[in-house]
Amino acid sequence: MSKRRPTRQRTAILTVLEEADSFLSAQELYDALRLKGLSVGLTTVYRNLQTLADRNEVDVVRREDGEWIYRRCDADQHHHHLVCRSCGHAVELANDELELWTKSLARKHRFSEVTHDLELFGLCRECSTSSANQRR
Amino acid sequence: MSKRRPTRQRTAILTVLEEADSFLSAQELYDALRLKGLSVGLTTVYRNLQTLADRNEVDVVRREDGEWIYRRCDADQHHHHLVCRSCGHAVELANDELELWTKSLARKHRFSEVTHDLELFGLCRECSTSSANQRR
DNA sequence: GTTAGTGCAAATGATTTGCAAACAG
DNA sequence: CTGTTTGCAAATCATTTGCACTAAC
Repeated sequence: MSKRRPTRQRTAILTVLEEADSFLSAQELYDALRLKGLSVGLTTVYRNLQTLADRNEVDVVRREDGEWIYRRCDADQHHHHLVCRSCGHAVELANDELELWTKSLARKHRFSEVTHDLELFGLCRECSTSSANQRR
Repeated sequence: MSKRRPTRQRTAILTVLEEADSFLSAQELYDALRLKGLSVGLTTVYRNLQTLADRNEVDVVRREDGEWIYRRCDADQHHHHLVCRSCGHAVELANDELELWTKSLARKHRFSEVTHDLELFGLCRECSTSSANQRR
């Protein structure tokens, strides 16, 4: 594994990720950086997010429209999210039952290497009240 | 709602979908059609799949690599799948508990319009035995 | 100096759209 | 005829890659 060099760009990306408690897509992170006057190349944003994801330093989820969204994360356990499809705000969920259910199905149907992806999307209280704060 | 006209292309698409008991992407369906000598424009394949999906005549799932895959379906109830990531073979799953769990979480976290997507991917017995039959 | 990191421009690849020609009722 | 459907070519759009350049160590 190679060493990581703290560059201006990397620091900026981490800062914005720390501050945002919601999920952000690469493009949204890119925009957020420019707004802060911390412009970083889009390519760099993508590459850093990828690295962070590989190291499990961010949670990665695919939004309903297909875009990947990322969020700072420390928990190293497997877990799921309830994500606001408007503002990206998210709640972490644990569900052991689901894990067990998955395993028993895999056995029953003789499938191996079964992985599961479960993400819940909805509108958080804020967003269902105001129609402002729309992501797009 | 407009009427549907039975065209050569539409019939061919439905035929292949009926015969395949596995999930297929638009591109795979397109290839399958050519192999059968029933060439249909790729655009047409996409448009028909979209229409079928709108009418709930096919199940639509997003594969791990991001491609949408489709399969003929009659059940109109909400359900999930255990899909082989190699050959597309799938098993339908029902899980009322999951539905209930979703609802209770929505209430608890005050989210509205919560939808959930759960798809399990693995390797079916056939595919985990032989390394042939790989989708890609 | 080496090696990791950056960023522009160009490539990718699935999906969508414009539009004129072909077809079903 | 009249509204659908088709299919090519071109457009989209998030993401990736080639490559020359810059910055850590």
